[in-house]
Amino acid sequence: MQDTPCQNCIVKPFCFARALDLLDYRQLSHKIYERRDFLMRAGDDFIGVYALRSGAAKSIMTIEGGHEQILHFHYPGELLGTDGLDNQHHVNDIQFLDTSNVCFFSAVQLDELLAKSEDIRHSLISAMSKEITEDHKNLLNVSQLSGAQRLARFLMDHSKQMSSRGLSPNCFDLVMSRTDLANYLGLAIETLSRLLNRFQRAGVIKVNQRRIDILDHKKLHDHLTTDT
Amino acid sequence: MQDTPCQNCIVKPFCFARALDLLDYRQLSHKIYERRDFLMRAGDDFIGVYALRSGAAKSIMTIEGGHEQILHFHYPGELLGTDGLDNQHHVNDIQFLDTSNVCFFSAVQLDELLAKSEDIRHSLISAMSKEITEDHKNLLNVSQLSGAQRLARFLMDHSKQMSSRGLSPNCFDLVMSRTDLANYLGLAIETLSRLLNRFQRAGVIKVNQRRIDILDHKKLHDHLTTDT
DNA sequence: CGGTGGTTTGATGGTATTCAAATGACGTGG
DNA sequence: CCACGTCATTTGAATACCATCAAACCACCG
Repeated sequence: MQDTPCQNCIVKPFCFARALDLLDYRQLSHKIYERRDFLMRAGDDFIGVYALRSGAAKSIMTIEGGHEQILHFHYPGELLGTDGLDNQHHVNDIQFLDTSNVCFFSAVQLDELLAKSEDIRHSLISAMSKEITEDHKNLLNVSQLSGAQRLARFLMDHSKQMSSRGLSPNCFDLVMSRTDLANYLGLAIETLSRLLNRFQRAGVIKVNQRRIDILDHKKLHDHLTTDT
Repeated sequence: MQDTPCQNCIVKPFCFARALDLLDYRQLSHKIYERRDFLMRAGDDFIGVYALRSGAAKSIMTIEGGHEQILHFHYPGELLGTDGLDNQHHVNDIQFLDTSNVCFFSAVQLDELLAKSEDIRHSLISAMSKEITEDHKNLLNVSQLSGAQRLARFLMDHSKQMSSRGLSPNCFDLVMSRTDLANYLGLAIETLSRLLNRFQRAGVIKVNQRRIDILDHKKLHDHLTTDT
């Protein structure tokens, strides 16, 4: 039986697995969410952070005027809810894209862990620093790259990420809708659709619904550097 | 004499002032930099973090292909160099826009502080969480707002920031060049120039070199919500 | 077998970029 | 103190890219 539910946790950028010998397992709460469920909404009180054990989610920022921006797609091993660490309120929505299993660490537990373990401190700080750098890369992409380049970069990054999760880097199903991906890339859905089509006709990828086959990594990389 | 050099430090989002009773003042090193000097370059080893006491700086990310993106303009009270906390190397350049005074905390000192003080832990984590949220807002701006809206938002934010630093919110000198500002906003310099001109003709602001007078805050806000 | 939501395709227009040249600010040396 | 050179900024005209609007198409589900 699974008294140590985190032992299957995929340790990627951040995982509290190392913390387990500092905490009573039974204090940890786990929960299953379904597609379209929200883990939290902007404005909610911050009560702790969450590790995504399985499934997928997206985080969304909204501003006055109805503009929404998808900030991240989250995959197993990632830490969710850190946006509430600033002033005890969450600023983004987090919504699941698939059935997901999530592990909760209360603010109190987190504080204890941070006090006790230098490893945990470094893990959290390192994870946040890494997120900042990734956000900066995203900004640069959206700000300076053409639509085709943004898509190429997304596909390359995603391919690499799939392989680091032990999955095929050449053939995968996207968890997000076209609308979500377009929003994330800062494009209109129609533009994204046209770009996917263009890449397909160029023999770079094969598209079938949410299934993507990457046929030519070199061509994909060329799209990033030379545009078109 | 100034044996406690941080006592004038403007405590804004983050300041180590509270740490001073945990550290020997004389361990802290201070340094003056001139305009155009670099605090660090991408790839440099991470040796510690810096508090900006006076002056101004910009941080810049570069990717293969020569694309550069200004990520932040930094003002007194801010913590610099946290991009190196992830894997012991800096990923961005930080360059001064003006003569600046900087206070250095070595990685060892920082670790000590984090171990000793819950306040410091929360300050750092909170500051990083806040930066993430601000980066997200920037992404949303660049991704979804028109050029005019981006400029309007920048001017409003800057005005507010000036006032929170105890300076006039209606009349200020920008520390950065047009080129820098355009890059930051994700626009061509020509476009930025035209937008400034347009705002001026609309009676929203008065522009003279780097001096900006905000004549009509309401109109400025309207530009943000209704575009044009 | 309709219906619905999501996706694709087509035609058009607007916004911002690009290229080019003019203008202006500023610092240096004569 | 002014002339000159350099760099930054502005202005103009043409173009490209992407968004928008509109309609068709398709997968999925009851």
